[in-house]
Amino acid sequence: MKTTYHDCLLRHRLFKGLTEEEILRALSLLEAHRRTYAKGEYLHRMGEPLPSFGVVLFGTVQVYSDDSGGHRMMMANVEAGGSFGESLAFLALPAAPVHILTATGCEVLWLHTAPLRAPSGDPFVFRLRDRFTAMLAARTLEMNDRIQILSKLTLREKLVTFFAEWKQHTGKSTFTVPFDRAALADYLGTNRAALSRELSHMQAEGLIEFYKNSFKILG
Amino acid sequence: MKTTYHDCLLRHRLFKGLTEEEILRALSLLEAHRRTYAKGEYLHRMGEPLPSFGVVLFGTVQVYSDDSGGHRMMMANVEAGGSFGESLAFLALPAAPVHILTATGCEVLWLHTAPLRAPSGDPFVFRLRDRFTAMLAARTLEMNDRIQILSKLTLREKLVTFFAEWKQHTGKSTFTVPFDRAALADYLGTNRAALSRELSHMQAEGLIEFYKNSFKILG
DNA sequence: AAAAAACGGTTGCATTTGCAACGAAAGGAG
DNA sequence: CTCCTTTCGTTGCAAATGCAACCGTTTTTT
Repeated sequence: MKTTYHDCLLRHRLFKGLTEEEILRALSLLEAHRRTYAKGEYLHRMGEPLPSFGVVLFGTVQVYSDDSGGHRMMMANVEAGGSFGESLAFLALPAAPVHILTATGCEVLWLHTAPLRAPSGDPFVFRLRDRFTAMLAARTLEMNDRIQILSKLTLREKLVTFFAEWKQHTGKSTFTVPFDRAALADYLGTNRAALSRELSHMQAEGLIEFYKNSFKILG
Repeated sequence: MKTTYHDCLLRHRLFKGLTEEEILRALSLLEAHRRTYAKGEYLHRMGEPLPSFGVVLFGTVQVYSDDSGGHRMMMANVEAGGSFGESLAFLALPAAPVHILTATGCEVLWLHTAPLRAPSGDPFVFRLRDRFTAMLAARTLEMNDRIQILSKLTLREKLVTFFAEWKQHTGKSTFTVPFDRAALADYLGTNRAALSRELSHMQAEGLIEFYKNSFKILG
């Protein structure tokens, strides 16, 4: 359990490459506190302020938004090693526009951003703040990738773009995505049945092979 | 001209509320330099590093991305008072994944991010850095809004969501959007003709009224 | 081990919408 | 003023796809 804890933090952009002492110092500085949640439990409800952001140490957390029509939509699927709510916490919005809840049993490390905003001459604070900013910058680039996919007019184009990005990102032609079919359909902004249909077509055309959530890009 | 210059900066999130002296100090700190561009001129080419980000003082700048199929897509439309390339500049990527070029004659203020990353005890640097980070955080929330729109399965839902966001954002039922029809279709991830068709239907149903780029939400 | 739930592929059908083409209206340039 | 370009609405048609329903398989629960 202690191991999992460290692995996840070491993987996270905010802490990667820091020494053990530095990580402990960062956790203290950001007033870290851990908490365990059951499956389906709410971490946060829409309309309330989000005082800190979370790093998922174990399990899967999902961020949902309710639109004007009352329809619920998944905005993010956060697995162990990922984080959520950084922007909302940093901006200290009085009413966050999302629900956050667990998809499985989870362990979450909550971190405060206020210590990063308070003026300080401490170079370590400066460094952490630099990492935090870089994390937000990287996030906007990821979101750009998704926008690029969602902007495609046909499902085939969306899939081709999605696979091209994964191929480029991992450097391999074979990879396993962290989505089941329904989640992948959500991510691509389409319908699950239509997605299955198109994947089958692409396999029949010899463009890809897949088994469950593992895909192989051919040619 | 001097006036335009100041208005744009005062409107921008990075400088809003600063005194004149503070703004001048910020510009000096970020090694600001202005440049004028003709219509259609490239500010930056894909594959090259982007050493600084830009604030548009006059005109319109557009950010494009070429996908794997060589198809060009607009990622952002930046009017006077807006900015672009913050994330790319801050991360100092060796190869930016976008083209940046002017849609009209433009004046752009280029700002460096390196001074924000260098450790410093200067509280003003800290403050500017705070504003920069807040800007990125706000940007991710804006992008979330767009993702929410693009994820809708039908054009009608996209438009309803789009209008709801504008209504909420401006607090009014009548507003003028900074898109012509083609750009709006791009933004919504649909086809221009289909967009015109759906807008006409919504007007016929008494849901909206519109004239050019001005829309009135009814009921 | 049995029962229940979740997941994924398939298919028929109705709707949506991308596409291409056309024409009218508006705006700019000479 | 006239010509040229841009913008926008309209429409017919074909293609894409959302949707619902069904069933076999896998996974989880009891």
